[in-house]
Amino acid sequence: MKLTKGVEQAICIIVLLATQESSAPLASDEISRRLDVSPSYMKKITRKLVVQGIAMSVPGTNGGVSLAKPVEKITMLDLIEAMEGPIEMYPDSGLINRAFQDGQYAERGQNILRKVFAQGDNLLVEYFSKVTAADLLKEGFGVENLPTLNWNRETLSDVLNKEQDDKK
Amino acid sequence: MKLTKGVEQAICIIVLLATQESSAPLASDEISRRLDVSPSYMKKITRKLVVQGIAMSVPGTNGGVSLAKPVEKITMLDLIEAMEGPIEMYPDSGLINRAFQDGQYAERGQNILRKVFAQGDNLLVEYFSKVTAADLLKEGFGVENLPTLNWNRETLSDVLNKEQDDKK
DNA sequence: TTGTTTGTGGATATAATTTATCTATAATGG
DNA sequence: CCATTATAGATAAATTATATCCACAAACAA
Repeated sequence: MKLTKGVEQAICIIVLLATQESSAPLASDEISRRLDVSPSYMKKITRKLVVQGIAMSVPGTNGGVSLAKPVEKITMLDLIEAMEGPIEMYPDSGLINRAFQDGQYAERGQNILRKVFAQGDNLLVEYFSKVTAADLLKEGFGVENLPTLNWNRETLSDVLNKEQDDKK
Repeated sequence: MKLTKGVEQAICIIVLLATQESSAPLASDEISRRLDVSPSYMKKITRKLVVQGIAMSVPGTNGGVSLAKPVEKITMLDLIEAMEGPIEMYPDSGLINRAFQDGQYAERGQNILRKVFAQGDNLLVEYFSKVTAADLLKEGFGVENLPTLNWNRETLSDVLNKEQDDKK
């Protein structure tokens, strides 16, 4: 019942892309350095986000990955499904039919279980579809408008500290 | 996000024990034949149910496994936790702290995510703690009082067909 | 056009977890 | 004391998740 590490990685990527200067796509190789995985693996991951419609990518010089829609419209459900496919808890291996070879009652039990677990799935789908990346980022940074920077050059601390200095 | 096959196996075991003649514990070797796994493996599984307090076991001749409490008090949550431990979706690998080495914001983000996923956990815990084995069995057999039999000798169909014959 | 940068897709390796088995031992009852 | 059954530790097999490499395609710049 654990989500895969891929979901955690996807979340990190979204944070990077959401705070990336809007004009500049972020190269996946840069992300791979930050999350400490190989460039080729990071491309696999970002690809999943692209396929899901969360991110978009452009090849070529100064290309890279950027968000395909505003953070308000990116939900935790999107991220989970991008990495793992649809939420389906029931491990439907057909065991019940094999164990109770009596067709009628076995089939019936199978359906009851499918229904029970599908309801569990729905609880998660409804919940996670209401948690947006915007919610998390806003709560995390404690500000309405996200700081942006170019992750190729700067660190987040630089930007945030600079903002504090400006206020003084 | 799938439950393990073990949960499915546990469900089958509960069905067997719930319909087992109350006087007679069911030998795990008998269960293993039905679910088509080795006797030693089945003992591992039934042991988990015993540890969780769902089942009880007695060694020796005519020993075996039986339910430790009425089916009304056995919940799907009990079964899931018996097989998989507590429901915890968040794959907390510490990636966020590593990726955003800036302590303050990383720690904060980590906590936000823990909270978000813990709420998801709670939805499942609440839901599955309300689904009892009694509910499922009742719906599955369509009767209030479960048929009981000795699984060492009979099959479920035998008993159910016999009941229908009796009515005629 | 040619070379560089970046994403795509297939094959494959590594690691972690789940599933499963075997063996030795302990407990109970006949 | 013997047969039956559960318990517990070691280990094997299968599956899935994580990760890497490599050949290639798309964009762009010189």
